[in-house]
Formats: sequence, C-alpha cells, structure tokens
Amino acid sequence: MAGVRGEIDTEALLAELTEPQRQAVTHTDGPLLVLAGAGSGKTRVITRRAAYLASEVARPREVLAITFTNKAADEMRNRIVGLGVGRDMTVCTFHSLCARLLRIHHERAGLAPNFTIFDQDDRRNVVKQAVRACELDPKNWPAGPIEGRISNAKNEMLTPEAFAEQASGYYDGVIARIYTAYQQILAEQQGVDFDDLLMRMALLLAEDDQLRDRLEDRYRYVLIDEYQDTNDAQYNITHLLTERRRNLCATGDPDQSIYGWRGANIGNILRFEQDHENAVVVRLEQNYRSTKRILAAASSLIAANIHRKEKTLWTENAEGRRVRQVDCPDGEGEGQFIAGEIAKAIADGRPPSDVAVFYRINALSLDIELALRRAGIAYQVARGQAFYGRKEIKDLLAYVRVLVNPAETTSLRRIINTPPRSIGKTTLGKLDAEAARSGRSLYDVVMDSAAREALGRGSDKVGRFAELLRTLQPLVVGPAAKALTEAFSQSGLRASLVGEERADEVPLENVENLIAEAEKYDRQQPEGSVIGWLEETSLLSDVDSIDDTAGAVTLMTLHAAKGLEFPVVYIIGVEEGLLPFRREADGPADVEEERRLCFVGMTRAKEELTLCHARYRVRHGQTLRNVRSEFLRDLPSDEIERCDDDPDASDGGFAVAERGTRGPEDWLPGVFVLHDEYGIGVIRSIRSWGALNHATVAFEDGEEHSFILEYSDLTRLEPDEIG
DNA sequence: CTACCGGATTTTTTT
DNA sequence: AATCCGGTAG
Repeated sequence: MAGVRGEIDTEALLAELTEPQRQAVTHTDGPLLVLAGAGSGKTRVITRRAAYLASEVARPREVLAITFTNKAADEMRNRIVGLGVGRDMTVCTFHSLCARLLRIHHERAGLAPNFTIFDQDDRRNVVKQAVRACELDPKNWPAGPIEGRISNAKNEMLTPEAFAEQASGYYDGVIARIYTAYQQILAEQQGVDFDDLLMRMALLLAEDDQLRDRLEDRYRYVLIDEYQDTNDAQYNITHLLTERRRNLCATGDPDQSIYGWRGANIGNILRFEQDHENAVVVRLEQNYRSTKRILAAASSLIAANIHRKEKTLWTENAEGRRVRQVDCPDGEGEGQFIAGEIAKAIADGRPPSDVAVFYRINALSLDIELALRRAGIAYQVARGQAFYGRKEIKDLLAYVRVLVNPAETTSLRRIINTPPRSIGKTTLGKLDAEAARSGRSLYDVVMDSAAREALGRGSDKVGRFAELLRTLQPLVVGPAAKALTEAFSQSGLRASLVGEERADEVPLENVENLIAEAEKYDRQQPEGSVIGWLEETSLLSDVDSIDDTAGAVTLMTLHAAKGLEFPVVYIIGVEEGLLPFRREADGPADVEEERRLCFVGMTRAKEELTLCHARYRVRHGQTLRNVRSEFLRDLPSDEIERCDDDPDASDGGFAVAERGTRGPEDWLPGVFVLHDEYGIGVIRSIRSWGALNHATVAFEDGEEHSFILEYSDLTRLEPDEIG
C-alpha cells in the first residue's frame, strides 16, 4: 500500500518499529504525548511520523515541526526529505518560527518590517541604558539580575504595563520602571530580544483571531520536540496554534528537563494529559543507544530524584565496558589523562569524531583544549556564540545591522569611530544633543548635512562617515556576502585588521570565515536577503556550529549535548559546586535539575563513558580544592571502575583534611554528624577555602550552619548510630 | 581625541 | 587570569 501522494512508501515508514513506536507514528488526529526516554529512538519516530502525516493525511506544508536547535531542525528536515517528503515542511525552532511570522505580519504585531534581533550582549547593553535612563546607580542595579527579571516577565507574557500592575514592593517597582525604559529603548531602535519573539507572537495570536485562524489552517499538524523544556510563552503559542484541531504531538522526557533556570516549565509535559482531554500517551522505554552498563549507571543516578515520574529504561544492547570514574590531581592532569586516552583510542582505529567531552561550564574546556592541542588531536568546541562575540565580527556585523536597521543606534555608535576616524566623545555628544533636540534618530542627524555644519571641527569627519553609509546603503537588497565584503573593505575595517594577530588567532581569518558563511547562505537561500541572513545568524545556537563531518573530537557543555549521541563520552569536572553547580550568591541550587543534567550527559554515550573529577581546580586565577560530586555516590559502585590518574593520591577527591585530623572518606555531603549545641544534622556541602574545608550542615530544626571541619567539634555518625 | 593605567568584574547553563 | 570600564594625562 503506497501513500496517497505516491512518492512515499508508507510500508517502509512503518518497517522495523516496535508497537509503541508504530502507535506514535500512525496516530493522526487528536493530542498525542510521546514520553520518550533517552535513546529510545525518538528522532526516528518523529521523522517517520512527520513523513507519515505528510503522506496520509496532510500536505508537507501543513505540518509544522518545532525543535530545540537549528541543528536539530536541519537534521530532521534532511531525514524527512530522505523519506521522500518534499522540502516544504516547516521544521524550525520556536524562535525562528516567531521571527519569520513576526516579519511577515509585522504590521499586525506593531513592528517595523526591518526589525533586528538583539542578542545577549545587546540586551545587556540596553539594560544598562535603561538603568541610566531611570537615573539609578548601575552599581546598585547590576544588569544580570535585571535581565533575568525582565526575561521571566516576558516568559510569563507580562508587558511592562502588566508587570507594573502586579509588581509589589520597592524592588519590583524599580524593576517595573527599568523594564518600561528597556522596552522603550528597544522600540526606538526597532529591536526585539529573544524573549520578545515568543511573547509578541503569543500575544499576537491571542488577540488576532483572524491571523490565528489562518495559521491554524496552514499548520494542521504540529509537532513539538523537547516539550519538557518549553516555557509558558511557548506553551501559549503551541496552544493557540492547535486550539481548534487539537492535532498536537508533543515529545519529550521529564528526566531531561534542564532549562528550568530560563523559564522552562516542566509542568507543561507533566500536565499534558490534564491539559488535553483524550490525549493518547505513548511511552518509549526501550533504549537503543547505550550499553547495559551505561544505562544502569544513568538510571541509578536519575532514580535519586524524588520529584519524578517513575520510568524504567531497558536495553537489549551488549553489556559493554564498565563506566569509569577517574580521580585527577587537577584540571591540567584531567586534560592530559583524557588526551592520552583519546590518542590511544585513535591509534587503535577509533575516529576522533566518535569522542565527545562534556562539562558544566564553558571555562572547563580550556584545559582539555590545551591538552588536545599538545597531543595533536583535532577538536571542535561547540561555542558558536563566542565566534560572533569577537570584536572584529561584532564590528562588521554592526555595519550590516545599521544598513538593515538605521534606527539601531547602539550599532551606529559602535561603528561611528571603528576603525578610528577621530570622531570622539565631544562630537558624538553634539550629535546626541541634536538628535534629542530635534527628536530625530542619531542616524538621521548623522545623515543631515545641515546638522553636520554645526559640529565645527568634527563636521568633515562625520560627513565622510555619512558618505560611507550612503555608499553602502544600496547593498541591503543584494546578497549577504556582497554587503559584508563591501562594508568590510570600504569602512576601513579590513585595512585596520591587516597584520593583526592575537593569542593564536587572526582576526582577518575570522572575518573571512564569516563571509564564507554568508556565501553559503546566499547559495542556499537564493531568495534570501541581508535581513534574512542577519536573522538566521542572530538565532544560531552553540551546537549549530559543530560539524559532524569534521573528523574531530567534540567539546561542549552538558546543556548543548542534549539530543546528541557519541560512542565515547567523557564528562569532566564532576565535582561538588561544579556539578551540581552552586554559587553562594544565589540561593540553593536546583540539585534535581543538576542531576538531570548529569543524566542527560551520561545517556549521550553509546559505548564508553568516563566521569572525571579533579582535586584542585583553578578558577578566577585562584586554586580551589574540590571534592568529588555527590552524584557519584548515586552510581552503582560495583558497576563502576575507579581509576586513578595519580597513583600517589588514591584517596582522591575525599582528601578533605590536610591537617590530618579527619579521615578522608568521612566528610561528604549526605553524611550525618552530631554537634554539641545543634544536635544531629546532615552535611549539605563541602567547600574548600585555601587549606581549610568548610562544611554546610542542615540540622533537624531546619537551620543550616557552616563549620570549618579542621576546627569544629562535629562528630561523624555511622549510619547505624542514627535512631 | 587617543593612549594608558588601575580597579572592578567575570563564568552557569542558552534560544 | 583576562578583559572591560572609567578616569586622567598628553
């Protein structure tokens, strides 16, 4: 039986599927939740399902599939095309979908057609401007927390007005003022931040019935992947798009919810059945990815979470090697150990691309990078954002952004004296004053020859800059690479970079790579534009930069690793304070989410898994003493092979007391202790300060106290001593 | 207007 | 440790 469209072989779509997989693929109408455990063949199910829908009940263009990253979207699209479905299915991320729709329906959304997307850096910049506009001291109002507040507000779809209404207390009142100013600056600059993309789309869908109907008719079947990591705005968009037909298929795994800190609401997936009457739920619990031992270790870890829907993964795969736990003296030793292991594996015929190294924070990649470089092993770091953060790249992008969106004063200020053209503070101040006086944008003032006359000495220089912008302006309608190349050379940026070199990096080459990327875009999107390229570039994620064909070891954060798989996986920095990550400043860490994060990392491994921890780690230029992670205690100890990178230090991460007053294995999180005054308590965490170890202990009355282990009179209790 | 100095700040994770 | 910011000197 062939599909109705003829080109697709339906039988092939259903071949080699287990019963639950088949059910997920062939369920057509009504809400469907696929609870897909790690490695349970979810991608296969989703792609086949999308193809099945496009063959049996809809046209490809009527299917909308939303993924978490652009890379995942590209892969899914390619696989669907490989199944014989035409290219016109919409497969993208929430953010790119919203950007595209808001661009098309900009008028309804109250946006300029050429709005630009503000990234993290831009957002920080605007927050600082907003704080200044509110006449607050930036020292008392640091940008970071404010960004978080504004972001949360937007995730909850609170506009500045709505936020101000529900704000209570002094702090929130001020935040409301800053948020208002922030939004005002964005509006002036025709800028939209990441959260705006979602919030504006959700609000637009909620209030514009006509548009909602049109989109519902267009996207008759909607698939959302990684549903456990959707936030409230995304939830609203999803529901507004599927209200009438209810053809929503959500896939995900509550055990892999790792974005709570940015507003993801795990409740979205947990409440799916309550939210959707008659929802069909399919569970995929057979793992096809990992060895029995890897799966056992990961399952054992995640079982330690208390707030959890029970789920048991199983596999028919081979037993495999034991999961290893390696104790390293320090970060450098850890890097050397891993580089040595990888070099051995490569010598044995293992392709470098089989191997991945994961870490909790980007800073940890440095030691590994250094060691791999020394060992001559090719590697790539998933850090696309960092590339776009480079000065020369930002400079050139600022030119393009001004061409696309002249209202973007921030970019204009960036380039007006980059490269140096002797337009300094004084001149800029005069231009600003004139803009404020006449109510025009900075750009308009710069381009106004009459206004320039009044500048005095700076007049000529600004005149030449205006001339430059005028020459470049027509390039917005042409291909992206052309605009970049011309802006680069005509602005004098190129000349200023020639011969520049910093820390084994050549800025000129970076720009050339950027232009090469633009050329690729121009080839792939002949209908594209500079605006389109800029939009795509703004929405790139870290993993989007990794190249599967590079033949290199891959380094990335645990967050970026979501959805990927590698035969050989190393997780480094499995230490208290790092994984689970804790910072004194912000309250207690969400240990369950951290544990899920570790679980995500472990379940990426197909054949071999190694968890490393170091006893000393350099952070902010200071050497810290680290204790191995409490998560390691959740692993089945008889299944784990313990290795020691440094034979003289077999006590490993447990070497707590250098003064010899305390036994090495005795002082760990989770250990019960007795204190003369406070009674029985349990150690929450151990931190090292110089040579001393501080323990935070939670007591029965709920109080927490900190002690210096070497000096305190805490007594350790054996498990059988606890009544 | 640029160049340089010293102090503050940084790094949690990201679309 | 490395970078960024603001202030001051030239």
